[in-house]
Amino acid sequence: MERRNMQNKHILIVDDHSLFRTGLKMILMQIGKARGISEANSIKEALDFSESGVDVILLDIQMPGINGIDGIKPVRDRFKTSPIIILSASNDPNAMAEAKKLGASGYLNKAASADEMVASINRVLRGGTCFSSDVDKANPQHNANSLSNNLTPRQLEVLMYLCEGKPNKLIARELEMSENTVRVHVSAILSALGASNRSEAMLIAQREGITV
Amino acid sequence: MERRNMQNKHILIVDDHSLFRTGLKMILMQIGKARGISEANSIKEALDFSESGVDVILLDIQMPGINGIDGIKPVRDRFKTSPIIILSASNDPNAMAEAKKLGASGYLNKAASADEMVASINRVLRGGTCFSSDVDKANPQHNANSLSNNLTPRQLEVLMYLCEGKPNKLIARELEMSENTVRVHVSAILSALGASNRSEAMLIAQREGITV
DNA sequence: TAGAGCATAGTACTGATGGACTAGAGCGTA
DNA sequence: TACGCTCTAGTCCATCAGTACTATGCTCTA
Repeated sequence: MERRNMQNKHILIVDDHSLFRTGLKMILMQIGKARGISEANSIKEALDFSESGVDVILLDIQMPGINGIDGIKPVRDRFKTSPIIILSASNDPNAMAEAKKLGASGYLNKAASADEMVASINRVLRGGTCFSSDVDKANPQHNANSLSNNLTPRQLEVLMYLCEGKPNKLIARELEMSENTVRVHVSAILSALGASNRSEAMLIAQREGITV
Repeated sequence: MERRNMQNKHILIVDDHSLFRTGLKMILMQIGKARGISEANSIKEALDFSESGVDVILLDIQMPGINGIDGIKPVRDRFKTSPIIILSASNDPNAMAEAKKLGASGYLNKAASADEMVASINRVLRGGTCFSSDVDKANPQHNANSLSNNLTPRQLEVLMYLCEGKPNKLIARELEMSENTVRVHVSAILSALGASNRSEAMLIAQREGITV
């Protein structure tokens, strides 16, 4: 287990659950031997920290008031040089890809072990990244034959909007296609997910971590 | 801070997130001075432990494959004498009441602090309970003027089923009322939550922690 | 007792949703 | 090139969802 990298580093944990923050802090201090930990219970609070004092950021993307992945951008803008590792309860490959695109250095599932967490931070601190394949290794039971594999790219896009509670008409407008086409996609989504209506599809997507 | 009670006790943590389990374990061992910790990543795995070795159970009710609160029953049946404390990411008073009814000794929000966690376990080990008012104290920003206060008991019941993705017809059957009455309740729910359709209502209910 | 609030349930209507088709355009591959 | 897949878009139809009323019975309170 590589631990040297974290030893002189200061880590910022952004998560709305105090218990999780405290637990993670203890893991990072004791197993990872981090120099120091700062805690923020929201994106807003995270932005109050000075860039210079933070070496790496652990960012939960399931927090109230933030549309999942959207929380990355402001943090990325504020801490231009510090690598960001996304913490998520899901293994959605789309969210992962999105996180990567937005400049995150890693995407770690909360079901990962403490050792994996420490290893990932160290890898990122060495300038590496920690995505997909690593996450797959961490969670072989997920993702294997994920339902999201059954969905085409366009269907996933429609599913995103559907999961925001939007009606077909709005989805059509936002994706610039006819309402009919949206219907075709929604139908395909329902049958792919085994849902009998869009609300059930939302639930399944949430449960399977297809969308955040 | 009362800590004596936990010191000779063995605690079973049931949560699907390894990171959270490990963090909580460290909190309970170091701050709470617990004698020992067992971990289970599912209800199923929890049932493998022997009743005699477990003094208190911390049970996450947001785990895949289990319909929230329903996970309590099998654990309750298996560990007849050990108190159960529910861990939840939401402060839904209904879920809390339901948990109490199903025999849980406490309901703690994950946003609670480590000290509150330890104090709650000790209180429960002394034969007490830890519900609502304690949780409110732990999370004053929630619950204060919660949207769920705008909903009547019957509306909350309908909302529960609605949040499971069920159509009006099924809700009517399950709650033994006419489909028309369901519609009346759903309409009231939508306007109370400021939602424009049931999918949006689901999202708002989830976000506000009205249902689990 | 009168009124407020809730739960129930009905009618009537509009719009949204979902299924079952057909069909053409574009793209990559055997 | 031919096939398969995806995306697009259309029609038709049945059902579902949501709104706007009216109305009755119940309970609690002023």
